[in-house]
Amino acid sequence: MGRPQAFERNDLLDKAMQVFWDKGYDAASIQDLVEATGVNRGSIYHAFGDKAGLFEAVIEHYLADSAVRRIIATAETASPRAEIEDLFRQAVEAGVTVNAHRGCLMVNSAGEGCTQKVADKVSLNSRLLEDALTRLVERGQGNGQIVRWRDARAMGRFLNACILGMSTRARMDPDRDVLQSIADMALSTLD
Amino acid sequence: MGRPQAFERNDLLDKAMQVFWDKGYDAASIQDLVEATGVNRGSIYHAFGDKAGLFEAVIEHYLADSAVRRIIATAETASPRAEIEDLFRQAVEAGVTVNAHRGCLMVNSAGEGCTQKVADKVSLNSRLLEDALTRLVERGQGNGQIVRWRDARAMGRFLNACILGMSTRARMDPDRDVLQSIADMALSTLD
DNA sequence: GATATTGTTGAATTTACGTTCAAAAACCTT
DNA sequence: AAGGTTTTTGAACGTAAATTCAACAATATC
Repeated sequence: MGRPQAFERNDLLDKAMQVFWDKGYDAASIQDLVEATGVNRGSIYHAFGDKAGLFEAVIEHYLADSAVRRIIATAETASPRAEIEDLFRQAVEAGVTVNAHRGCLMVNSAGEGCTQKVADKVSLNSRLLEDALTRLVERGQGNGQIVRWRDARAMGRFLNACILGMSTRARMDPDRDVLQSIADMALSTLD
Repeated sequence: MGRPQAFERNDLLDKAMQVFWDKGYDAASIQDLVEATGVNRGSIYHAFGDKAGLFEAVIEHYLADSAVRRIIATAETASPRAEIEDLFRQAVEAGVTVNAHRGCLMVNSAGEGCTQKVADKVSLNSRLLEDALTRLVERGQGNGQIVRWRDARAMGRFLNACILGMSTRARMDPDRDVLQSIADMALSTLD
């Protein structure tokens, strides 16, 4: 019972995400968020507590259907080589979409002046991605899709670092060919 | 003529750099900078115009004696393989120094809410590093230190991206072994 | 030593930000 | 329709931030 929410939570999170993504956590003001979402300040505070709470919800919303989450979820079942290659394809794609020059929200938030809770969440996710990549490499080595002589854990760390590097590089200069050649190079270590 | 400056410019920039590095541009307040440098607010404004001006000076100061600058300067003369390996050694070291969890000031500043002028400077430097790495690879391919079948430009881009990735990774979790294994992996593409 | 010039000082100004609040509104239950 | 509950609204609050300023101080020139 009680008065129903006038806004759709996912809509609000989508729009807030754009703001945080464009400006970063600190530089994004409540006023920016109010204008972008069309939701009253008070309502935002009522729903999310404070700015940090909203940001945490945004991060969660972002992760929910991210490529990273899919990788983590399917590490045991997907075709290893194809899955890794697809992740890099998506990293290239993410770098050159219309809203470029923004990198990956996760990577951007990794060290910025945001909540410890967010930093932990980002760290955790990065570790999970690394684990998933490691597992995929192991499985790929098992079925012959990936060269056997390299250490799987080292490969997982390396591939993760490449994704991070591509994201940062894309943020400075979102050029498809550049990102593609970096991805190809990283993937060539699988052979 | 006129009254001489009571502070040493380089001292101020060193101390201000620590603040920006720790907190990021937005979160670093003038008060923080005043306390860290011991220089009066008015004097700072007199010398640097505003916060953005100070930050630009800090970035310039940081770049002046950075490993990146050395690479750029010596790309034509240094031993290619050794120089590249040294850069990665330094990237590992930078990631795990006592003041860890801070990444690279350049990389951190790449997309944060700072001046366009700073963003451009960072972009330019990244491109110069990429060019220098590319040139080193070319020279290394020439003298047999680096495998010939890979494209030098692609290698330059790739190595640059690896450095960026290592910096970001170090910011989340400054672990020497992890960084070292990433560096080894990246360097193994030279063989 | 007077004057011009530049640097310093610490308080004052102004602006913008995150957050709160009391009143009103919309829904549910009985 | 009355009471209870949750959300909305728009203004207001308090604070912290960046920046400015007028008076004062230290040097160089003549």
